[in-house]
Amino acid sequence: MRLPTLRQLQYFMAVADTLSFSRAAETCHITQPSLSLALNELEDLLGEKLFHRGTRKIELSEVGKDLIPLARSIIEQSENLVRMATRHRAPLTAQLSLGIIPTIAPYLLPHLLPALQSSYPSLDLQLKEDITSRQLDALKAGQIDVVLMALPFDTPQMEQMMLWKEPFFLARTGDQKSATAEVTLDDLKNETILLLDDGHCLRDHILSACRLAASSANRKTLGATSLQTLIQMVQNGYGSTLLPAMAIDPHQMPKGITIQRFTNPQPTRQIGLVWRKDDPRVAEFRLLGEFIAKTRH
Amino acid sequence: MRLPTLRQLQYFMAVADTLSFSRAAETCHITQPSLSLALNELEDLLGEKLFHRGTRKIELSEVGKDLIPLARSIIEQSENLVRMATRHRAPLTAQLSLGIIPTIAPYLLPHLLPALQSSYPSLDLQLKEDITSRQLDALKAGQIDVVLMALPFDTPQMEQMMLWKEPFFLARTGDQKSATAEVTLDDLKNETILLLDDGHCLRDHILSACRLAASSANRKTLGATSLQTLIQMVQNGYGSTLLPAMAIDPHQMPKGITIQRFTNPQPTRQIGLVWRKDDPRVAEFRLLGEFIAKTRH
DNA sequence: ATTATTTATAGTTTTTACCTATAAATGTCA
DNA sequence: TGACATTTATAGGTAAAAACTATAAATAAT
Repeated sequence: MRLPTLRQLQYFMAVADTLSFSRAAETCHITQPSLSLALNELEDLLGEKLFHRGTRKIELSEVGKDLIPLARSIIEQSENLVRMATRHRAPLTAQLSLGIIPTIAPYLLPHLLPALQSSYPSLDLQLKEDITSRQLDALKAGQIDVVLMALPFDTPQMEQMMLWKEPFFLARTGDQKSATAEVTLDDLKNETILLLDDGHCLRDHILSACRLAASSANRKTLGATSLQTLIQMVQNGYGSTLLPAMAIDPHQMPKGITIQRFTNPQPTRQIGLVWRKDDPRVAEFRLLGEFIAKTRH
Repeated sequence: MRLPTLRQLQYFMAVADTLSFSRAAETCHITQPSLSLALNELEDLLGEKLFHRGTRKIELSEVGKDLIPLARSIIEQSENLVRMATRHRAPLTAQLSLGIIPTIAPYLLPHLLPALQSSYPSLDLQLKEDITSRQLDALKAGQIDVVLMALPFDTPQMEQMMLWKEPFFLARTGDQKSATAEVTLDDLKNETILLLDDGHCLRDHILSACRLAASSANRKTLGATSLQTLIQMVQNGYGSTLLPAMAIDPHQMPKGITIQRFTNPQPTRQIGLVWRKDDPRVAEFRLLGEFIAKTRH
């Protein structure tokens, strides 16, 4: 039996996704005529049209709708076959692309990268810093392999590995008076709480950890996309904020800021590693997770 | 991510099956150097050797063993994708290859083929007559689509459709004395029962239907591979045999043979259609089954 | 009618896949 | 041990497939 090529199936998927030959050709890095020809060949092979072509709009035929899920699954499994081949090598010695969210990256990477480099010198790590939702999109599309992010977060078709839990601290304007000063969640009612831009999960985690309404009067969303900026806003008296433990360096506390511990139950966020459920490199990912947890300081 | 081609996976499977590059090349209808190159490319892509090559013997590497099942499944699913495309067409209008066992074919086909031709004129039917075990091998290998055979029979990974049950009759030497003469299974103890060659399921079905031991003294296995030959043996006085109902034409009874009905419970065999569980054309196969059952006379 | 947008077709070039011929490796047998 | 048989690897050439550029054709929007 004559089989289609995987490339044809990829083109088929791309057109189904974009509903346009030209745009599909772009995402496949070929020209539109090439893609047109390839798809015609596939349709000839199957003996059925996969798309109804109007000059200005394309839509999936019945047969096309029927075949798309299987085509997807065949491509995914082929990708997994390639990934599987690395499974018998020593773990963490090949390519690996890791996504990290911006509220973790600057605090963890300075410790993590040298440690990884010395323990796994032949690991070829590719880093990508972005907000959680875009990391998960990239993960699903197979553009990255694992994401280091804050949980809980709904991650369909992904496997989560919880690494550790870390408390939030309250950061207020003013110099540190007493290292032992504690504060309760109720005290926040009288504070202006500064938050990161929408899209940053830290924002949501702080809101839910403190049971604050997203629209309550005493919180301010900033254009700030980094915690560093946020801290400077606090220093300059614009309000207070909650900082995750890893963002606080006890040896180098910034001037003009008071850090206060919360009384129990402390608000916390969890740090975890996430990967595709069907990725065959689970063992390698777990090892990475353990390594990150071990070397986080 | 760079993917292997389906062709490379097929070559990989062929070598894993034959454990020889040369023989694999033959089954793939290419030359050995081409296959060698293709496999080297695949190994380069995966970054792992799939086989340990001695000059005189080849064996799967650990990675190879690991990847073979997935490679198989990817190829199978690709085949199913092609089959699936026919599902939206009018059923029984495309190619279909049907296996039939020798104890059914000559009695059923004369009725079936003209009927199929007139009801489904554009059906392109490919027939293959062979014994059950080889039909099932061909079915599993995807060389044929459905098999019309006698049940019960263990058919792993296949779906069975029971069509009808038919009784066996006793065929004895001598002219027909009375059309209503009946016989019991116990009467067989005094008969020499002639059987078809080993491999024919009719043989096993008769033995089990009559609860005869395969090695009992009063049965004879003949080199005969067709029921016609067997009937002639009976005519010439070599013994008796059991004939399935479809082998008996009441209008044209051969000379020198007595056909006798068994008393209840009659020994019977079942006729059924069998196909691969994962074949997407179930609906089409069921339709064919119903058609065969309807037009069996 | 003119323009812009999109897919299809034609002709050319590049890449891939395959073939033949032959080398290299090694087990077999005189 | 040396000649032979068997099997995979390599080299070089050829044919087929897949890509590109240029352009046509169709039609929706202006």
